[in-house]
Amino acid sequence: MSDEKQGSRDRAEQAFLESYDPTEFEHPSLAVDLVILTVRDGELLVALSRRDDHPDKGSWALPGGFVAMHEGLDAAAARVLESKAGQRGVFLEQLYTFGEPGRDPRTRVVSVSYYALVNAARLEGLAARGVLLGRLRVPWKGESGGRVDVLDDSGRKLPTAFDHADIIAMSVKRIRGKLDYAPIGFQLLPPTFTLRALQNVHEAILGTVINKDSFRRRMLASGQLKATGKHESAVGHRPAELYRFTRRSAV
Amino acid sequence: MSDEKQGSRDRAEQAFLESYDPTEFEHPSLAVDLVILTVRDGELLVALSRRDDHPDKGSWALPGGFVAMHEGLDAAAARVLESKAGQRGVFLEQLYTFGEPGRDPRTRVVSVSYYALVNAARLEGLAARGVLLGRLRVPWKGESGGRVDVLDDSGRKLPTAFDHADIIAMSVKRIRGKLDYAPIGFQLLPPTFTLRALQNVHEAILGTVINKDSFRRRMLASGQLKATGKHESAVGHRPAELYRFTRRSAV
DNA sequence: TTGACTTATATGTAAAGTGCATATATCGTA
DNA sequence: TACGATATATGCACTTTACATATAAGTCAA
Repeated sequence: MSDEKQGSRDRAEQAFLESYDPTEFEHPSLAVDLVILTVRDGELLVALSRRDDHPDKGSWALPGGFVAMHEGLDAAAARVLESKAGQRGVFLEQLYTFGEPGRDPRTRVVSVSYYALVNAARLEGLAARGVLLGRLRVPWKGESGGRVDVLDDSGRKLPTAFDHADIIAMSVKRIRGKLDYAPIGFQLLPPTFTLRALQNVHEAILGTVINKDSFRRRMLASGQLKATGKHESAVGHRPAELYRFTRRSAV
Repeated sequence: MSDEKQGSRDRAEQAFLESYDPTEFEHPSLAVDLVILTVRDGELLVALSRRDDHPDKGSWALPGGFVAMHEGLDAAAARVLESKAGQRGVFLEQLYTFGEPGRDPRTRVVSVSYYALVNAARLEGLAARGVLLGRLRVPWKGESGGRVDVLDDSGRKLPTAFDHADIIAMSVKRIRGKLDYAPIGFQLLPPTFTLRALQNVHEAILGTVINKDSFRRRMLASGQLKATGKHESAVGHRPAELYRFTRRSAV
């Protein structure tokens, strides 16, 4: 197609759209979808629900819900987080908005995705709600991006609904990028934790092995950790000191 | 309010929302807003249009438009970018979605914001379209975030419409964060450029002075620059070599 | 024509950060 | 009580970065 033709079609479309009264016509539906992430045994896990209805019946979907007419986006995400996963007051941040026509075959749905970071201990009772924690397999390094697979406990690949695999992949890309400069590793740990546990979280997120010494030095120098003076116990080796996250940044 | 009461109200609300049929009720309107950024004379500039109608009549607003029912979000952003600023094929990326109720006093509008990076030379004719390039004053360092002001040529503060100042502020925060690892500085320059020009772009974005030598070394070592062998001319001093951006990343 | 001026480019050095190796400490357990 | 395991501390080579200095190459004006 020539630029000429393309341009004239665009202009006609533009004329229509500029005169378009948004209150007059049908709008896309607006939803929120949540990527609830946690780390357990050195693995990154994501909360998924099995779809009972068509389309994608039997596939695994992110917890989500529609945004009410007078409800803010953050509020909708927090509501879904509590109703579907029983979590309140945890780290929850907007990720990206997915809105390609056809991503939901029923109707046009634009989904504002959020990601939440939750300590694994808080997600114990999730199975009772019909929510599974899928194990993430991320076949790419760093923040290059790409597909991710979700595995069940036996290592079988789980089918994911709609474009939810893309949403999960983007959440991994995002937290990998943020890990260096934002205090997000702490969100996945209990209030006090050892440096080794923090390193395990970082390694699970980055999918790499981190040099232990430089990780320790870097964390202690960041000013984000406060030693509690207490130590872990009953671990079969020298117990490590427990640290607490402190919001105070480096001076 | 006690957690008890809060919980029961939430449950009632949840029951409603879970049975809510999205095709049955009114939806929020869906729009895209564009933060078109450029750098000129060491200053970060943003494209704004004066509002001719209420609300916020006389204030300066980001170029934007509504998303059509069968139009993708990226496509809507590209359409607005071409129709309002005459730009095609430039860097354009989704930024964040703003959807607080009340951000537009007329009706509920959820806006998916995008930011574009354009070489200043391409925005020459913008004034003829009624678009002004406002000078950004960013009073915070790094990626801490905060308010930004938009100034006219005389340094007077321009009033901005709706929550558009927040959208602009977030775009600054975003490109500051991306500048270190993503090749976005090149988007703001002509095809060939000197290292000094590239440094000026980085300094305008970051709002700081960068050490010249380490900047040069870092850029040349990044593998993203290819020397052209040509030099600038008529500059009143030793002419610098012109470089070209190459997509090849470091091995 | 020449020398002052300005910025580009190259080189050296000290400080800080990182990866790696080694030594010692402290628990549980056989 | 010895051993295995991991925590913690220290030293060192290597890399990166900031800063300083020296030289190169153009314009401009006397």
